[in-house]
Amino acid sequence: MSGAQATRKGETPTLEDVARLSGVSTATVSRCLNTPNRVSEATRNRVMQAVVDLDYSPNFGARALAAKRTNTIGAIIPTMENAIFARALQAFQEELRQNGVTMLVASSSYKPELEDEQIRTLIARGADGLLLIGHQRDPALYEFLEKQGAPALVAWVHDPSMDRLSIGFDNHAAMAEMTREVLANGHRRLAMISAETAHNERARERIRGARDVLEGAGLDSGAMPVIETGNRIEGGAEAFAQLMQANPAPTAILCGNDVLAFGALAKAREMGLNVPGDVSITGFDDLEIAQYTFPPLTTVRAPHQEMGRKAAQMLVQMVNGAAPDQPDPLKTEIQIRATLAPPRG
Amino acid sequence: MSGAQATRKGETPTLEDVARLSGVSTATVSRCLNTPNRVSEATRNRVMQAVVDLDYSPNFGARALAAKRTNTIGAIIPTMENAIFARALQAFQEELRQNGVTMLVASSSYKPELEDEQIRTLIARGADGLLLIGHQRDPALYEFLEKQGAPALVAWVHDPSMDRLSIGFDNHAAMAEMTREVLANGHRRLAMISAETAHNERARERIRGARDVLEGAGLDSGAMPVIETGNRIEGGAEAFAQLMQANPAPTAILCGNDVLAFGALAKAREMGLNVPGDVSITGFDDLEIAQYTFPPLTTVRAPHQEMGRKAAQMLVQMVNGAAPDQPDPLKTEIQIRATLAPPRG
DNA sequence: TCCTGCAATGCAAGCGCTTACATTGACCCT
DNA sequence: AGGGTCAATGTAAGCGCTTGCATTGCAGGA
Repeated sequence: MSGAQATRKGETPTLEDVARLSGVSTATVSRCLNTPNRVSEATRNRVMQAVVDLDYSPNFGARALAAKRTNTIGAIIPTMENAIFARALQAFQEELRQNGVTMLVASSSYKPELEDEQIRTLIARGADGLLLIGHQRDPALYEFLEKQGAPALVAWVHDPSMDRLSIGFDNHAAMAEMTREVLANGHRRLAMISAETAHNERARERIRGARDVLEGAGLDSGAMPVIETGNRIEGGAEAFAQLMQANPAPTAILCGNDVLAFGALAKAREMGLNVPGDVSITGFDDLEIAQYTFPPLTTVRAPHQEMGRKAAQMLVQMVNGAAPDQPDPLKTEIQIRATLAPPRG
Repeated sequence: MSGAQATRKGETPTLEDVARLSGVSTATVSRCLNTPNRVSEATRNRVMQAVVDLDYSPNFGARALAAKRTNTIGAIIPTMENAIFARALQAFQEELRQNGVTMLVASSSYKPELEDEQIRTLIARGADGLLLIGHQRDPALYEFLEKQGAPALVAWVHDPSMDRLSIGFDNHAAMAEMTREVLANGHRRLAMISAETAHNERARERIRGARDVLEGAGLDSGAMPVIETGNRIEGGAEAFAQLMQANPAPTAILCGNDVLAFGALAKAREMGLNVPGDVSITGFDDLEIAQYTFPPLTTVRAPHQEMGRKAAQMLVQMVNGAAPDQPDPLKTEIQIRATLAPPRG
């Protein structure tokens, strides 16, 4: 407080330096930065010039401490490694950015304990709110978030029976629709490759969607084998090989997502099986790649980007104290391409 | 400061609450949390119990303000949408986490202005250090970072001629090696599909690597057509179609990355061209998918995960004031699979 | 016994910002 | 001219934590 010089050399400038250089109080500088319209234009210009001259950038910690918010929102996704979440995350990030908020990301590798830790870490790091995938987690976590006053939004699901806010689509209905399509093609021996269901309600819902349709059609849903595997191409490939060993082999394989379907497709080719001639394969997600496989993949289009964008908008409202309405479920749509056709004979 | 109660209801507990409950000063509580071995065991236990009882979690802003560091590191990547960066990012995040630091992510969509903004934003958000992709950017940004005292590490490149610290591989050498391999197969009419080079030295280096080898072999490198396109499967597909219109058509297409190669492969099939019979195709990156294309893609394996992990380690050292040595370039390795074979005839 | 050294702890000064409240003064009415 | 209004600005009190320095008390040495 002693020096009269504009800026102490070698240290990053503070609000006070800007104030001194532009001849106003720190309060005015702060207002220029946060509520510019509460400052006269002349003053504002002078201050902004000083900001530029000093290359001033506000201290985050001080700001967070004083304002009690960080303009930061966290997202915890199962993995960054495949495009399933990446696409939504990218949209989420872009939308947040437009609203002046920064994204903190962590991935849980589908492990609940890790997710637990990540949630606490992100909150401790000052996230104003959190984006989570799926409802299912220890209730203590929700209590923790509530206690911290950090709003959380759940994505990737739409389940009207939960009262927690969520943005997503109806996994059950989407897979049911695809299953109906498969049955309409005349298939009766189905099998399914699913992501691991242990902590993953989306995967479970998709399986349930398929089963419900089979039963509705008078088929024995218990007769549909389901193999669970990690969300990797290789997992899909191995599961496919295993499923096709059955005798009689299934004529159609429903995959819980495109990554798995891609593996199945590759394996079919390797096994010399023609798709869809010998066996039909369907996916879920409609990643960019789905149109470029051979043959192009029949799949369910999931509105990832819309979901990411909408999630950002809702979360921004939520951290601002608003309570958005529970949105309508996002629409999924079957993309008919070439891996689904009536069974031979 | 007036209340004598242990905690004011409904508000998140502070260090002071913990201190009061455990009968010590705030300084001691702080030490328990940050330098536990400077506190006697009895005291520490008592304090820790209070922390648990109150479910205390330190205020991030206050901590950052007082300690002048956030234990947060930012990463700015061109895009999250494809697996190229996702894989490295995932490894980066995991390694950071092990070191108790959190990751802030932003993506620039390959746009320098956006990247500029993101860099400033992340720094303003308190990132202690930054991971950047490639050296090329406005020098003013480097000055800015220096002034802010925020170390930056550049990844995805290894260029001994730059003195800035970087962790990566030699893009030029890697593509040169692949090109040699292609020539060794007997190809003489090559073409290339590249990512956009405007702000992307990696892409330029890869092109240069190919050209240098052609010239070294006495071929006219100017005769190798190069099409630049966005990093999307579709871009690769379109570029391929265009390249194959030449007469005579190239017998081998080098792709700047696997995403592009995947598009080329799909297009070849669509055009009824046999790979590698009619035309050879090579990729770069060795994404998981490369082994599952048909035929499996011959590509350059880039050590993404190792790079991400190493980057995290170096950056942690850097924000701790250490100056790690410029590491050796990471090794790339050609993965010979099935899309490269001698040309017909 | 007195002194020294050291481990354990407390005291209190910030860290850089936001914001409630106070102050100033220009402008417009009556 | 006096008074009221309101926009613009200043004053200063924190926000919750870390940390340099001061204090305390006990063990061990002379």
